[in-house]
Amino acid sequence: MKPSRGQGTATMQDVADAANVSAMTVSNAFRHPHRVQEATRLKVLEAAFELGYVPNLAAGNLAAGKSRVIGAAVPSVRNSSFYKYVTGLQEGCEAHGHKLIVMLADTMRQEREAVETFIGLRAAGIVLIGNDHDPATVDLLGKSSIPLVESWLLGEPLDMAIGYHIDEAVRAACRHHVAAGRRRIALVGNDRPGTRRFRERPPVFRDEMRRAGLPDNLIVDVDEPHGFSSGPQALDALLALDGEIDAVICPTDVVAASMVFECARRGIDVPGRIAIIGWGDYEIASTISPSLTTVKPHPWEMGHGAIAMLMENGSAGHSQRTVDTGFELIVRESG
Amino acid sequence: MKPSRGQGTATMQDVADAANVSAMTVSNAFRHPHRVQEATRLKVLEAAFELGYVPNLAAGNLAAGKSRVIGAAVPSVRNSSFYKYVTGLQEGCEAHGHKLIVMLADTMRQEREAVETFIGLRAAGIVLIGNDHDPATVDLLGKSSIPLVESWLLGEPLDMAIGYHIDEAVRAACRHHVAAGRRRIALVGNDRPGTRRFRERPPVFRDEMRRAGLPDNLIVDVDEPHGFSSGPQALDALLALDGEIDAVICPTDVVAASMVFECARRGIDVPGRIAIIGWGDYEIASTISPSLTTVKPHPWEMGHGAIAMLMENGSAGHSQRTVDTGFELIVRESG
DNA sequence: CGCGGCTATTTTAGCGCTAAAATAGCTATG
DNA sequence: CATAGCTATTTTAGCGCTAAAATAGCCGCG
Repeated sequence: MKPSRGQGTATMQDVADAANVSAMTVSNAFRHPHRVQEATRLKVLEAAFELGYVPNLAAGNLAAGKSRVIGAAVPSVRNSSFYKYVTGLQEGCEAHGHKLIVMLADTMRQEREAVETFIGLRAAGIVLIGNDHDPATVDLLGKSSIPLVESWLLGEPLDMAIGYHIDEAVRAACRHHVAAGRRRIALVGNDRPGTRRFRERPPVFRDEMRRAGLPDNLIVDVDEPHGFSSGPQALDALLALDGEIDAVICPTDVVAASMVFECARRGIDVPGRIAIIGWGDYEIASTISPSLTTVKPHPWEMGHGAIAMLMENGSAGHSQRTVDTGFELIVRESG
Repeated sequence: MKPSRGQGTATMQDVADAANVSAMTVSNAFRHPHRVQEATRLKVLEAAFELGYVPNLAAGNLAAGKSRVIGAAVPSVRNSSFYKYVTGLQEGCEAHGHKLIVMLADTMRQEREAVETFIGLRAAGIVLIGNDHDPATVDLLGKSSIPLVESWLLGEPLDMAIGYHIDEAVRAACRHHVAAGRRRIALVGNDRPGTRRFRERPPVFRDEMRRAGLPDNLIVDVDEPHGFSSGPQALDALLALDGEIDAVICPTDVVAASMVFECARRGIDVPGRIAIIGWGDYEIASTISPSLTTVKPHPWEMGHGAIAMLMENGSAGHSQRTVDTGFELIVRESG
């Protein structure tokens, strides 16, 4: 921190001199311990520690033409589902001796910049969310040879993909409401650009409603699928659309939970008058009263699996190009 | 992605050849546009685009001896407060033409590895949470000359710090309860190793209670300050300790909110019988009923300010070493 | 005791870029 | 029209590391 006029950090050659070996032996002591004798290795490690030596990854990556870094570009990590996903990525990386670096990408421009940075760092792998990217991003990715996993959404992957079929989950939620005798079922959506995983839902919902012979037009949008103000907002819009609505499918548990709160405030019985299904199985889902029926994806498995796919990509030829981690409909009190 | 047998990505020399200039001109066209003529710059950019050229950051960082990357090691980003903080970091970086890379550091080992990676990448700056680090981390940081900002907590910074005084906030919360006539005030804590920002609170709480002539022993711990199961757990422990408790200060709004839910379930009137203060002003605080009285730090300002401090560090000599972003006690319905 | 077959270590030769120095090409000026 | 004083571009010389090739040192065996 402070020295600032330090003549620069210790280099590998400094360590080599201190330990009376060549630079290459220092390199080997770190990267390929089995190549050096135990005694030599210890001597090197001691000298390195003494000098506060930290390998210059830029130099190493340049010389080796590769790195042990996996880059992930993720949008707003603000719910426990994403947290588990990132944890899965992190643990996957640790298990393979790699480092995970995360860059925030709420917009397509940010995603493109993140991808540029990962390619620039010659990352060993790249993980993105969804399959809706800036054409420039796709172009960059196509020209690089870094393995890529797109996650959460299955579709037509650029390279590999891991996630679940949202349309199946939407159908499962619809059928659950129908089976419970609900007739006026509504969907709360969100169609900000770039949020493909929400935009897939309405068409599937409409199709499923038509098949059941029920109204397919009970759809409203909220601005912010992760904000607690969206539940009340959606409820207002829904009741304005049709006062007799008796079931709702929300885009996230946050929307569902805040809708449950709002119902309690207005004296609307849940699930008596309105049944509510959330999405994500966030922690709040099982804690509030009534607890939330929700669609549970498997975020940790997605994260962990994404890294496994990246790691296997090079090695064996028989690696999976697409992995379905499935989902569960967790039935609780709200619907 | 797939080629994988591509003879490698385009290099700066390839672009130079395609544009009929020297490699250095390509470099300048990217890094110092004003040094090359507009016509040349366009020619270079076109060639670069054509070839899908992405600068090798490893090579650039090595040659320049520095990078435009800021590294931040953050624990579990799972609440809206941290989200705003990281957004502040991100926007600060963008404003200064730098990239933010985030590494997850829930444990001290992970923090040390993150710091090693940042130093290894020759980051332009490092941001950490709190001031409680592994000695090895402190050692590494001390031997490097990368500017460092520790955030959230003010104390004795290794280099620079930005945050607020938690002890002042604890006193403000205590006094608020006392002023409202509460006599049996409790504190919910958490003492996992590495969570310094929770462990500072009990001593201050005790001191403040003694000054007010009130019991200073009403303290319980929860395992998980960010989980919705902690509120019920803390309430149980608290009532077992003293059935007459009439006020609580929680470590986070998540604990406070789940305690409010649990009180509703048990028919305990909030704030009638028990007043509850949360911490963080997460989104849920203003949405539930009764809404939460809470301590609000300024996470976005912390993040943004942290980057500003890093950027000013080198330039002017008169940079601030410590910045207090303060806090607010937001009074709502719960206490 | 000389030589193949080891293993541990060193030497060699860059990786792709950029700071700094050198050069080329131009204009204004006496 | 030679020269100082520009600006735009190129040349030179590494940054700190690692893959691959070369070497040194040692063993056992005929």
